[in-house]
Amino acid sequence: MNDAHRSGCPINLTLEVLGDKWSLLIIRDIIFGNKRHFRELLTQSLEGIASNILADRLKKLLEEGVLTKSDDPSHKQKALYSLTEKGIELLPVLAQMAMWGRKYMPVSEELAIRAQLLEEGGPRLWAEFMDELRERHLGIPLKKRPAGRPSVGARLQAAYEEVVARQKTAAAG
Amino acid sequence: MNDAHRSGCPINLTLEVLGDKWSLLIIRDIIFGNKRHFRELLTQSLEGIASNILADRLKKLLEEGVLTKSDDPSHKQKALYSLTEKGIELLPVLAQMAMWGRKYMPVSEELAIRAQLLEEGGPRLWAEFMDELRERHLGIPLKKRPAGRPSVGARLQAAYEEVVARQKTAAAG
DNA sequence: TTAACTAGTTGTATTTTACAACTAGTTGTA
DNA sequence: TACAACTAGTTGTAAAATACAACTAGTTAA
Repeated sequence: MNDAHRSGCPINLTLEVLGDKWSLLIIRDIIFGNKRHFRELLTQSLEGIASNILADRLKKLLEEGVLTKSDDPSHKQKALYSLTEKGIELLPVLAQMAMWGRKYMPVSEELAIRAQLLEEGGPRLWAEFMDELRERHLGIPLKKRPAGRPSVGARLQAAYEEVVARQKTAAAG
Repeated sequence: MNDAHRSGCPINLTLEVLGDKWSLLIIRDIIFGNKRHFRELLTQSLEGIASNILADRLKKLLEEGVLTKSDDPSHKQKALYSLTEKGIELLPVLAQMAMWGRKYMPVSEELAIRAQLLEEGGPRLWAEFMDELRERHLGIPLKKRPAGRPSVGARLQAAYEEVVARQKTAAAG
């Protein structure tokens, strides 16, 4: 955490924190996969992060105030990683990157469905999702939960599983 | 350009192209600073990029189809770098990162003013700016230019210079 | 003719990343 | 109570990326 920044440009300062190939993937897994423990992040990482890199990035994200770490009451050794407001507000950045990747890179269908829903839902949906994250990570209760409608997190997850199920059917049949 | 991607996740694929500390800064200088030549990007880089890193990143961005390279008629040796549509559509990503950096990092005032205007203008302003970039980089003429109003690029630049001028006055007076 | 400008390349030291193995302690089960 | 599995990491080493300075080769304008 040296204060010797390369410049005071907002984009540069963001890149100094997040400009590598792993940090935003960790944030992604916490936000969209609800991965909260070291081992979850390590073994369920789609891209196969190394344990020393994961430990280093978690440390840096803690130092930068993007994450916090607390004890998990269920297990003396378990650490629970939570997003801060600063971390939660990375969702629009991730959404915008996901939209760009979906449009211009060779994404796989089941992993692109979340990006599609985030694009269709737009900033309104992002805000709703961020409120859910505030409840989950910061303990801030949701003011209004639209009656009879699953959460954004649940809808994204359901859409993903639906595509996977359809793919299995297509492959088998 | 190896096809061995770590995963088909849109966010991951975006990071595979742009996940380092320099690529998006080069895009930023092209978009907001209208830097089109190697030497401009090298010597006017706020953060001081090294020439071999710049050469390497330009090469990768060309390979990925984010930039194109052409001869500058004014000088046989000059290369002119232009954004593709894929590159132009990185503007929302940069805008979102700039907004996050402005909110959560120790930005300098004169470099944060553009981020502020991009935030206030929202996606409508981004779309207008992207049309200007399409004219400049792709030769696509602007359909409608609001009469008597400077371009978005000019407004961003003017706002920056205004802050710098005010800072000079304050420092001298 | 010459100085300054053009886009890079080359060599070397430092830093970062990747990969595998390992530590130290905790928990659930036989 | 012993033991296997699980917890969050650390350590050692090789490979890759980055930083820094010097340099190449050709072009342009005075």
